[in-house]
Amino acid sequence: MKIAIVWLRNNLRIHDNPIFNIIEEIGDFDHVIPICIVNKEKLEKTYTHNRIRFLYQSILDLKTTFKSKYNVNLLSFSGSVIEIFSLLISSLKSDSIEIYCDYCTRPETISENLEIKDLIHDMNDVNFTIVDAVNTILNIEEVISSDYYSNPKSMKDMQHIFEKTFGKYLDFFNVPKPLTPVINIPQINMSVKNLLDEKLFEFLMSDIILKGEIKKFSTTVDYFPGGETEALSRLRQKITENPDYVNNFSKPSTYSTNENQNPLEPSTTGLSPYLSNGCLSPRLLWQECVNANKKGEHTKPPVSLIGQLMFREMFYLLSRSVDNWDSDIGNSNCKYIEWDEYNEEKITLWEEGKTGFPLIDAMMRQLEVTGWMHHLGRHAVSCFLTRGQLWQNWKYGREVFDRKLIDSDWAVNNGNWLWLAGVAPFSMPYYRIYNPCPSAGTSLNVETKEAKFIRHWVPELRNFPSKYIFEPHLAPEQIQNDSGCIIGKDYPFPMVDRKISRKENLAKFKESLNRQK
DNA sequence: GGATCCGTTGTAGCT
DNA sequence: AAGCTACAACGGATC
Repeated sequence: MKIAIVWLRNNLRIHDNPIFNIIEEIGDFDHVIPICIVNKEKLEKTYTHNRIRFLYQSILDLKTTFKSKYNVNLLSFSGSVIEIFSLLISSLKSDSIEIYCDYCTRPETISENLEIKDLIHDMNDVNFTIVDAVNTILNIEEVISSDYYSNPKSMKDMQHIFEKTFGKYLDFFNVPKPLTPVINIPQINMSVKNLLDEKLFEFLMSDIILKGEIKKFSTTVDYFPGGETEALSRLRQKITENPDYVNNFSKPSTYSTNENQNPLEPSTTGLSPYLSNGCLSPRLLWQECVNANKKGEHTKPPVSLIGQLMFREMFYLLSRSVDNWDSDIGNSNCKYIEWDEYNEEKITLWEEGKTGFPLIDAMMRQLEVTGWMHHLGRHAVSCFLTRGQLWQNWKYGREVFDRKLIDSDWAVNNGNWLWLAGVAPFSMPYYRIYNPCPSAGTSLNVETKEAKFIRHWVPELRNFPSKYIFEPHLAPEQIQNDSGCIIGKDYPFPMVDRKISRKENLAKFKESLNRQK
């Protein structure tokens, strides 16, 4: 009997999943077993409830879809990857096993790949194939080893790479279309119990409690529910049915709230967690954007949605071609800056949203409760933590984001922190510092109109007049009294003098740069 | 080879 | 409301 194991790692979906098309093309498998592996203990130690909740919801949704669409059982395991594969291979009653999984640039997954290769090294009847371009549009390995590749630093560089890969840029690149879904996934009519031995079957029990597990990690605010079903429905609502929205999309003028200033729905697509967990194919999203673009005038990279997808590809390329991508040491994309020593008090105030800067605090509290934050909010809080106000190393902020964000993505998260801290060779002049207390008319002005976003996430300031909402400590005593919020008692004073720290940090950044010359 | 331009999204104050 | 200017001024690419 010939068996294929499809290990779904960062591709928790059925649509446009090339692995199943490869299997269909080969055509002689008797039985295909899709599996997910989580390390529950490690997961719960490393990540916050929202990330875990999103992942579990996505796995459960996929399980349901496999069953209803293909009558196939998705098996989910808890344990280390090597432990699960050892058990699976030794337990399966099969003459030939082909293991497939999706390519990923994250070092952890690369070492997992090596462990598996090592494990099956002496087994003649087991093969392991890593399929590239499952969760990216570009084939990362192919592009970075091509002769035209050098580390991209701008959208222009990315346009060049896309042009070399897909042909000339006219209005949009000729990127591959999403694949047609497979008709059938072969499974022999036998229970898992017959296929695998008793010992392994015990492992599957985690499957059964999965549903209960989700409840444990869900809060009253499930900002984005996990899963492919939700991803496709959001794609349809936000993109496919809204060509005008796509064609007018311009990243710098998007906000944390939608047009009704609903604090729980951004004006952006909200598709990021579905991309990062592989619930949504980037090729499908690209295609839907191009379809809208074909209908008329439209924004272009870097500000367009296509541009956003291209930045994602850029970070994936860099995460593979730049050594120590996630480190401030030995990373050619990270300038050396003499940050202060780790300051627990400062970082805790920042993380918990108690800085005394309402905009920063609102963003950080939204992150804590929902596991998501608008991209420009990420700009504001990361600038605040690093070169703007607190002068802390970007990697501490990166860690907080990684732990909490439901759309956390190793390549993208590190790329954005490098960018925003001003240490990467991207266009980010260090003297462009975000004001944590923006007045109307600046890039973050939106959170400002009526300031509903801030009032929602910093309820202490619910009744504060808009005039003082960004710097409530400047409000006269009478106003603080009337608003039922005394600064220093009900809401903190600002943890730093923003003007002084801005000026000092600007000088320190320049000094660090000069010292390297 | 020095000047100039430009880079995904700055801010404040003025008209 | 939108556009201008000053602020302070990086660094690589291009002219």
